Amino acid sequence: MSQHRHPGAPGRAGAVPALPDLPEATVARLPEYLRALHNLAETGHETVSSEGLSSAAGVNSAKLRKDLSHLGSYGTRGVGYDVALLIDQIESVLGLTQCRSVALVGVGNLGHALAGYDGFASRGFRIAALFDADRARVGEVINDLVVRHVDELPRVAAEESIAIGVIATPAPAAQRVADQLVAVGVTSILNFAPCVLSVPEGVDVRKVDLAIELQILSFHEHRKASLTALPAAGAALTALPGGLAATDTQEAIGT
Amino acid sequence: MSQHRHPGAPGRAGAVPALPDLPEATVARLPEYLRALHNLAETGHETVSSEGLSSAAGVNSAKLRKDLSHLGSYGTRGVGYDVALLIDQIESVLGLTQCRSVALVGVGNLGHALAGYDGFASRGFRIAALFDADRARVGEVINDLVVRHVDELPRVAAEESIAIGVIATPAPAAQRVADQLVAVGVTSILNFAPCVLSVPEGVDVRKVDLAIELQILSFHEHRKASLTALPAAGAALTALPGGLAATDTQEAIGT
DNA sequence: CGCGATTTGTGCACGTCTTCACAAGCGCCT
DNA sequence: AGGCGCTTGTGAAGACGTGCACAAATCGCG
Repeated sequence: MSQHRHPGAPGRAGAVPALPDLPEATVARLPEYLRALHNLAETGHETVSSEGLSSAAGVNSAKLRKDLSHLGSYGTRGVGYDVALLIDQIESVLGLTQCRSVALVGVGNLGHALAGYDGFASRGFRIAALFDADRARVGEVINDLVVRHVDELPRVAAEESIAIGVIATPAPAAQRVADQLVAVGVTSILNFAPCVLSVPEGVDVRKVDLAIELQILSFHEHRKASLTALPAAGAALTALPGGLAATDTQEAIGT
Repeated sequence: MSQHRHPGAPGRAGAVPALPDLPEATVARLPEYLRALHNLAETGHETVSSEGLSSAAGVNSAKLRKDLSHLGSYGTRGVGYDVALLIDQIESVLGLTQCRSVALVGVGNLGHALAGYDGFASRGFRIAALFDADRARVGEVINDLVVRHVDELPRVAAEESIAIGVIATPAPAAQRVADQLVAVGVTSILNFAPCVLSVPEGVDVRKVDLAIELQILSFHEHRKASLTALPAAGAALTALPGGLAATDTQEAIGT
């Protein structure tokens, strides 16, 4: 939504890593491909076809090929993609070649879990600092990291060169924390608090709301229940009395 | 993706609650509207304009109006929407009028946090049971709920009428758990494990991968860095030397 | 050396989502 | 009662994403 692009700089990047200006939908799928590729690499596969990789990532094979073609990918026709090469390509595009430092603010229930989540480290992210506004929590050690007061953010950010801020505070505190993060130069924020953040232009915010996901599931559940409950729908089609009820949506994924 | 609709039953639902067959994108936003509406209700607002609600939910006002119009909403021109009425409408559409029971499988780091997350209960979800495959964890009490072994799932599901399953296990165990959930009749699954699940038709799966969100942010961070690093871009535009560097994407939200 | 099997990369058509812009409707004030 | 300002609801256009289907390319084998 609202992608302001520099109108004056069309594609001419010269010898630089080449930023192909990927579609947002493609970017959102690349990490999934990457995960599937790592799995394949661990199981000893040297190459993989678009069919194989797409099914491992849970997408259409044509979509996968188009996604990879956007980053000028190196597949060989008749063979497939070189797994190791593709991993490098995608990691390079996603900027995962350098380890990025993450600051986590809010070590409540969720923050605790995030601080201990090993999925971050394995993808090249390093949780560099933990913060909380509650003095009672300051000093606590989680996963070898000591929780500091959020007022220390400027000082610590200067030392650690924080790239990404994660907000896991209650909703009322989130905007204030976001402002503080922006103030110390953070331009990417992952927000777990159930509220919208207003940030200046140039700052990216992604929101994850666990309750929202459940509510979306609830809707589909509700719809499925109503459909199976209605006995008379398309009278012309109802020939078989048996398993017809469940013939419906196969909704999947969606990040 | 892949929405198979009943071709023979077009909209004629008669006097039933009326399932308007909402666009998926709209469904994904309704919970956000709902949250904003609850905020407004608590601060004493009786009515709200599309402009007010849309900014509180972080979306375009036209988009909001179209979303609400899809569910045949009752706004009054010149005035706005009745907050209480709209809350009822949306909750009804999302199927939140009945409290849905959730089974949570995997009480590791993340599962612990989810079990204690109060955002679920406040949105009408009840965590009805906790499961884990690790015998060492069985018996532990979290938030007044005792952790049971995953083999007990069939028996407990029969008692509690589970509507939604949440998978918070390591990736290798996720598919097995999904199969077990499906076997006991669960048709909606929220998957936190970093892997794709294969489920039979009629079962909805939504995936949340925290690491993926970070990688998407990493991409944008990477792109911003490359842009600002390039000194010569749109030469015509570079008049002010000051804060121009960050003039760029305002990417937001996206669930 | 050529041929066929296989797989990538992509043009094209289609569906979905977004956004603008404006007519229709409602309440309030005079 | 009438007019005026405000807000909703929606038609239409455009952007975006998806998936089919096929040509181009590559490898292996006879």
